[in-house]
Amino acid sequence: MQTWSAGWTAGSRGPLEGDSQGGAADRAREIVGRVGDKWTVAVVHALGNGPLRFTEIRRGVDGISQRMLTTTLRALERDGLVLRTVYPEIPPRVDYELTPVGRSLLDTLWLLMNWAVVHTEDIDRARREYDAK
Amino acid sequence: MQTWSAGWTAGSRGPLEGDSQGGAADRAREIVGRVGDKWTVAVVHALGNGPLRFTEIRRGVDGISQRMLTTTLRALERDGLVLRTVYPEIPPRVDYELTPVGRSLLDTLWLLMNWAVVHTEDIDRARREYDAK
DNA sequence: CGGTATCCACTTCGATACTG
DNA sequence: CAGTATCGAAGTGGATACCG
Repeated sequence: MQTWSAGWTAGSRGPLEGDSQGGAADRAREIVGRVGDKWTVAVVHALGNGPLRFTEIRRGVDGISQRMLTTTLRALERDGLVLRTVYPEIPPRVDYELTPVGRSLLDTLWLLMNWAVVHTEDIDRARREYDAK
Repeated sequence: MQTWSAGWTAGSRGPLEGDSQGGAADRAREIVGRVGDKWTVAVVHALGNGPLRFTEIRRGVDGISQRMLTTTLRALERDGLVLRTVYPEIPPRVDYELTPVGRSLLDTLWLLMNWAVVHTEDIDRARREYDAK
């Protein structure tokens, strides 16, 4: 045994320069975390073809519960990414559609989805190899 | 009161065609959810400038706990996005670096980060307006 | 239809302590 | 330094019931 009380005061040049000091990158990461969440991605993607009603989204996004759909849509509405329109009819009708900013997000998300599709095999293989230990 | 027992068998053309049937889109969404998570984005981003040691990443990614850094790195390693290299020295030294696939992810994530930076103001304003009710 | 409200199982994550 | 182990607080999300 030994305690390595000496030897690690040296080294460690500072990488990441210009990152941790400015709050901008942190904010960006927060937003990415918000918007990169599973249900958000699915819902934004579902709205890509035009306005949809609540139930239509629910049918399109497989496995989402009513509560999570409501929560996700509220968050998107709050961030100005989705526009909610209520038609005071009987029966009630509510349409959801992407705002221009929401559509710009979809463009970017689509790139990420595409990355995922392209690399699905790589990832699956890597997982199998890793798990084989 | 009234129950609207009639009136909603009609309507609802099926949008989302080609989505919910193929499991590919679901898989892609799963991966996006995995990889779009807050800490993952931050760590991958931190590794963008080259290999880093555990502690260096921790310093660079503000607010991450030791446990979450370990967990995040293991998941990235398992998915083949990060390469972990152990140098059997005293004191111990472990380097983490992006694999080629990991770097391709970073390229895409960078676009998303950039989107977030560009639209931070829009989102903040939308939130303020929404909350003012 | 399009929600809201409630309960609760399960997961996530930070703090803390300990190891090679 | 680079972790692992454990615990408890907090958050997440599904199931269910009910309303305009």
